[in-house]
Amino acid sequence: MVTLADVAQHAGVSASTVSYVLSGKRTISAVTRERVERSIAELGYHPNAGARALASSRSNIIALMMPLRMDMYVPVMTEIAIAIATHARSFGYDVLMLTGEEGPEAVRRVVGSGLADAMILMDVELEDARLPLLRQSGRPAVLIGLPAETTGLTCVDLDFAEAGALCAEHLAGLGHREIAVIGEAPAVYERRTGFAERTIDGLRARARSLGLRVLHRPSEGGYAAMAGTLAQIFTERPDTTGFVVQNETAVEPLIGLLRQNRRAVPEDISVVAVCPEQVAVQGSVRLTSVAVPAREMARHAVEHVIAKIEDRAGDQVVLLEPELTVRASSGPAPVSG
Amino acid sequence: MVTLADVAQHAGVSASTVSYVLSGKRTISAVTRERVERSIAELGYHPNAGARALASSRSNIIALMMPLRMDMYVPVMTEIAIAIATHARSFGYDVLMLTGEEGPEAVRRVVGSGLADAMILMDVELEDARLPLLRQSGRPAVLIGLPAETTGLTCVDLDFAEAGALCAEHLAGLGHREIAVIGEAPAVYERRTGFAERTIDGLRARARSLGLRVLHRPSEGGYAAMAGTLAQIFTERPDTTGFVVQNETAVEPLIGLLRQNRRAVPEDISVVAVCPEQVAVQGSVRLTSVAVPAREMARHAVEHVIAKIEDRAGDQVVLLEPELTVRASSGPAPVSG
DNA sequence: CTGAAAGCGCTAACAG
DNA sequence: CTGTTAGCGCTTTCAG
Repeated sequence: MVTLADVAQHAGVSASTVSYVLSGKRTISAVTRERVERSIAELGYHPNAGARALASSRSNIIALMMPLRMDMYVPVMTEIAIAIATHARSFGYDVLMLTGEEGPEAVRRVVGSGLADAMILMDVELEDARLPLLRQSGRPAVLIGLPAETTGLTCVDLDFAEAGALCAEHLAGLGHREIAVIGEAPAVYERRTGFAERTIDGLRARARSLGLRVLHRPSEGGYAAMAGTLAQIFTERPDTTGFVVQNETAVEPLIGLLRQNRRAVPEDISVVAVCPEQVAVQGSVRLTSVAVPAREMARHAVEHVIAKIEDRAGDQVVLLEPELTVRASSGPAPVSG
Repeated sequence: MVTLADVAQHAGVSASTVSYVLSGKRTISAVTRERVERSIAELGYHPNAGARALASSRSNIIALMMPLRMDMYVPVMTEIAIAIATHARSFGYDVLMLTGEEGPEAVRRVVGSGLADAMILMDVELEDARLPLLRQSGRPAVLIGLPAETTGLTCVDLDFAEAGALCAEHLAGLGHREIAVIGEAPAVYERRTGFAERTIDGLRARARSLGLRVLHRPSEGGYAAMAGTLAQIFTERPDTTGFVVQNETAVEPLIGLLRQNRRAVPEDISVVAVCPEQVAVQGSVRLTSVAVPAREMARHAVEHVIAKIEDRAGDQVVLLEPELTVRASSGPAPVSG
């Protein structure tokens, strides 16, 4: 293994000089710098991560805590995770992947050991068990999601209330008057991750001011469950002409079942989805949708957490502005009668 | 920050004793051990990762290199990654997530810096650019996938040839004589990840000995592309009664299109998929399938890589036995005529 | 603009 | 069964 001392010797300078060439924390003459850099290249030197961490008490690692239940939202979560890792690298940070498995204890372990300089938590619940430990640790952290109490925390999330509102607005603008919302599985509401509630709350508020009638039905995904939900909706509200879906696994079944029921999309029924771009685009119909901006969430999370590590930022709540993209699944409400 | 020295002092023992209590590398009297453990708990001590890595030249971190193109196979890859992280933790290892973005250079960086004790590479291509660096580094590594040249490497993968063979066998056993294979997108074959070729090779070989006629068509996923592929297949081979699909994004479109074409599954047409369990189970028809055993691959990868770190194992190629699960998409070939 | 030297917190001989 | 001690490779004062 080639060490900093080896490089120093090879270059005919002191160890500290090499260190400073690497960190750029003090001015080095061009000649010296070049000599050192040549030696580094020739010897194939790589600074030892452990030694560096010990001496500087900085690991240059960000811990990323994945959701507890990896059964849902896999694509978005994956996209966010990858984007976080990629973006973090561009700032010189690596990302350590923690699974939900280990539970809140992971926070203590990672933070206590100095393994990571900071944490990013995904899939935050309203009363998340990890938060007390986090606050108490005083370590830099960013949450993706919005817990009940955000004081002392930095959070990044989509403004789901506004996302819901946009859906209502779009359908209202097309002349729809009766709309049905197909929500996440009941389990999601029970877990209290918050985003599902925020969506329907925002949607309802805007719907009210626009004079829309709204029926909300949480639903499991898959064809069988959706068939039931759909039948129920049309029995209860036969004049429903607009659907809003917020459930990745319900999207394609919904479209398929409408087709089976001889309801043309978008001629008879308009559908708006709140889902990842990919899901909206790859199905049998290109869906009008509000996307979950995974990359942008990742970007904000990384940049804020690094700002915190470097003591350049305090706590704040960042709600990303949703955007509705019109595609082939929504159109003017059919002329009633 | 509370250090090992603090614990030692608090417990009235030497630093090394505390260290040995932690590592279990020498016998400690029950009294001493207890006193030390109490002190650790009372002070809330956590060993410093950097110091540990420096002194022991072991980081207890495994680097996991994700695929270059995260556009495909997202669910399987994610499942494998999560399973690797979870399983690694149970052996006291953390997992560092490297994206494909950084390229082969990441191998050099991680290995050179001692950041990780070993690497696991996902989505290995036949002539993978990371392999030369890996071999030359001499660091413990496990590949998920099978490159062209495996000497000096440990590889874990599904036996895709046998998976293909099982599909042929299953359809032949049901009396099918003409089968069509819908493969991955042409790009996948061009990338030379190998698994797609191995599947079709294995399938063809078995088909030959069973007297099956096979038509192989790589295809993009999605409805539009599949509609074209399907039309072509039925034009070329109108008597096709069995389908094998190896393309996550083509599965649901295939089923939907067959239904649209008034071909009943499984009465007229049988479909066998090579895909993740989840995809096989959650669509509109429960598919007979050969699953990609993500968990098991993760388990093998982790256990082998740790065995290598601890110098308890050499190189080897592990091909997991595929299993075909019969579900609702396959049945006896229709009586011809 | 550069060196010398003192640790960072832990592990692992070596010594008893 | 336990203690003493010499580093691991780097960063960062302090000194010039």
